[in-house]
Amino acid sequence: MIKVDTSSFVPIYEQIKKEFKKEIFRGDLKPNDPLPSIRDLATELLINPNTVARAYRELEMQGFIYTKKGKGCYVSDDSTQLMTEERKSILIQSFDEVIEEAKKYGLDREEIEKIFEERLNVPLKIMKKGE
Amino acid sequence: MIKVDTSSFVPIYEQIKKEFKKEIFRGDLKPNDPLPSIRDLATELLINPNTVARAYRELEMQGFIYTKKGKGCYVSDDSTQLMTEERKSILIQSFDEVIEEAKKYGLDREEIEKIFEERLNVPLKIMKKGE
DNA sequence: TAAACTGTATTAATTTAATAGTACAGTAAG
DNA sequence: CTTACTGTACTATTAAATTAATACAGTTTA
Repeated sequence: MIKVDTSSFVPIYEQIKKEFKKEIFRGDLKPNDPLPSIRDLATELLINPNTVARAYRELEMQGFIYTKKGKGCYVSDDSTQLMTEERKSILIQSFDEVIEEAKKYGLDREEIEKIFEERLNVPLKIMKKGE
Repeated sequence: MIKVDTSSFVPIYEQIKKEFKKEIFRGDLKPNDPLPSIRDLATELLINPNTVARAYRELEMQGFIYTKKGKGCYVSDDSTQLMTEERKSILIQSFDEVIEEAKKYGLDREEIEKIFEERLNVPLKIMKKGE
């Protein structure tokens, strides 16, 4: 289930794009699976349909989904391949950012490893299917 | 040297605040050290003085710096203590976010460790429970 | 005192994300 | 055909970050 954080600096449409890319990569969304309708998702997230429409429009421009006018939006056939290429760069960038941040705070490699292992061993929020 | 990313979704004044907090924690800025003048920093970063002024204003409200009108802004005496309290929560949050993101992409614990080591560019011996 | 710095304050304009409302066109089922 | 869905398009508006241009007050130095 898609979630957005309205208090984040990251625009909602960007959060929606990212959430669907994750679902596609995980396989929760497979090629030709339908996405929730723009109006349904907007209602569910308590946001404006225009915001969802923008996310879908940009996902289509990037090739992850395709649209059947009057029917809905669907995961494209080559979405998985696109994700394989994109995932690594996304994750690498995220990891690099946090490592860079830790270094800027004056931590050395060992301290960074220590805090990372510490956080990795903390059970995060358990996400169940369909949540 | 302070850097900002104008293409980031994070507001510039927030980036400036974070950069100075890092410098304070690292010790590059010590209590009673002067910060660059609002106009100087704005010129250097090619941004508006108002944006720098907002960052300084909020840093002062948080107690990290103090202001001498007509003279400049300076690192406060208890800034280091404030940072010690704040640093850990900031870093923990960053690490938790990237770990959660990786999990959402379907990576398990070992895969996350692998990519983290790779980015940290340091061989890391993985100790498993009971080993 | 005058000049050149400091931070502060204020008002206006711009940009972008997001909301709100409406209308239009394609699809499917009654 | 009618109804109820789909996505699309467009205009207007709000909110927030940012820019821009002043003006004011305190400090320092020549």
